[in-house]
Amino acid sequence: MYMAVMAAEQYEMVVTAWVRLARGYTRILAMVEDELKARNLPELAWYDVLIELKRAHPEKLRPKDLQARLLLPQHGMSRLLDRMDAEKLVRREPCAEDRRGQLVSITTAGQEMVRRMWPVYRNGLRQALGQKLSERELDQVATILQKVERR
Amino acid sequence: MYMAVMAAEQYEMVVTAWVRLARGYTRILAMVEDELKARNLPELAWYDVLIELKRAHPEKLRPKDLQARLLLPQHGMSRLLDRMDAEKLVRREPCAEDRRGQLVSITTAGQEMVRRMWPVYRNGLRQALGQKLSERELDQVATILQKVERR
DNA sequence: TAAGATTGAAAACTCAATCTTT
DNA sequence: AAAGATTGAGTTTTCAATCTTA
Repeated sequence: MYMAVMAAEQYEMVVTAWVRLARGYTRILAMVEDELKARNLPELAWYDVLIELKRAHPEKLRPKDLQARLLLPQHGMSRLLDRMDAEKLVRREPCAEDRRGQLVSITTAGQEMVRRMWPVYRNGLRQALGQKLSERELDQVATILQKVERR
Repeated sequence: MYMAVMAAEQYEMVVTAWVRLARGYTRILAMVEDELKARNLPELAWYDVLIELKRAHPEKLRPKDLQARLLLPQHGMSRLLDRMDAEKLVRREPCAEDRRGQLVSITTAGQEMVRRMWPVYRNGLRQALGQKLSERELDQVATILQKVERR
């Protein structure tokens, strides 16, 4: 328990480290979003939804499962799916077991969209991270962040 | 140059590490935002603006300087300052040297707001990071992310 | 009563256009 | 023509309220 013995003046260090992390994250994702926009591709949230549905396929997912994975509120997911449905990238259908719910699946057009978005995402990561961090350093970040992930 | 020799199948590792980082970041900031909202305090972007102005005080800052530090577009900063001005946390005045521009400064109410927001921010970081990472690990993250920061 | 999901109205964000000064 | 900043119009997000089924 690090913080239990952490002196007050060390908080500044934590803040600094975390803000730096935040800035790095923001900049890289912004770069990817810009690239996507320049190619008339949708935003990253769409990719996140599509990749979850693609991994689940041929299983279907409930909106509440997607919410939990993407950390979106119910109404946010509802409206995101509205837009993606309008573009025919996902399909919604009633759920037989729980008639309050729905089942969402990826369409053929959705799978094609994943294939078009992935190279942009990959290149963003490559440019932002790949040339600056060694394999060992990436490994360290992964390990450390995994600890934060486990609440 | 790590990526130059990085095999195609290793991209997945990079993505995984980065997405994990993104999720950690998102969750922690969301936690802080929720706490702020629960106490009827404004969002973190306001804190970022106020802390920059407070550090600069008694110097004043131009909106373009704030934009650069907060990675906001011109119109975003313009409207953010509109709202903060309406709450009397900042003050805008014409700039004598460059009459296209403005000078922004923090008010007494703004300084008081920083004092009220800081404990919430600090506690969020403490809970999210402090109990999970050792001092050495935090140091590692800081060092590694610094490399990403340098473009 | 609670859970899953949607909706209307208001707030915030985005884009391109605009205005003023350099 | 370019830089600093604001604005109108359209889109997305947010909050609370609502609807349906469990």
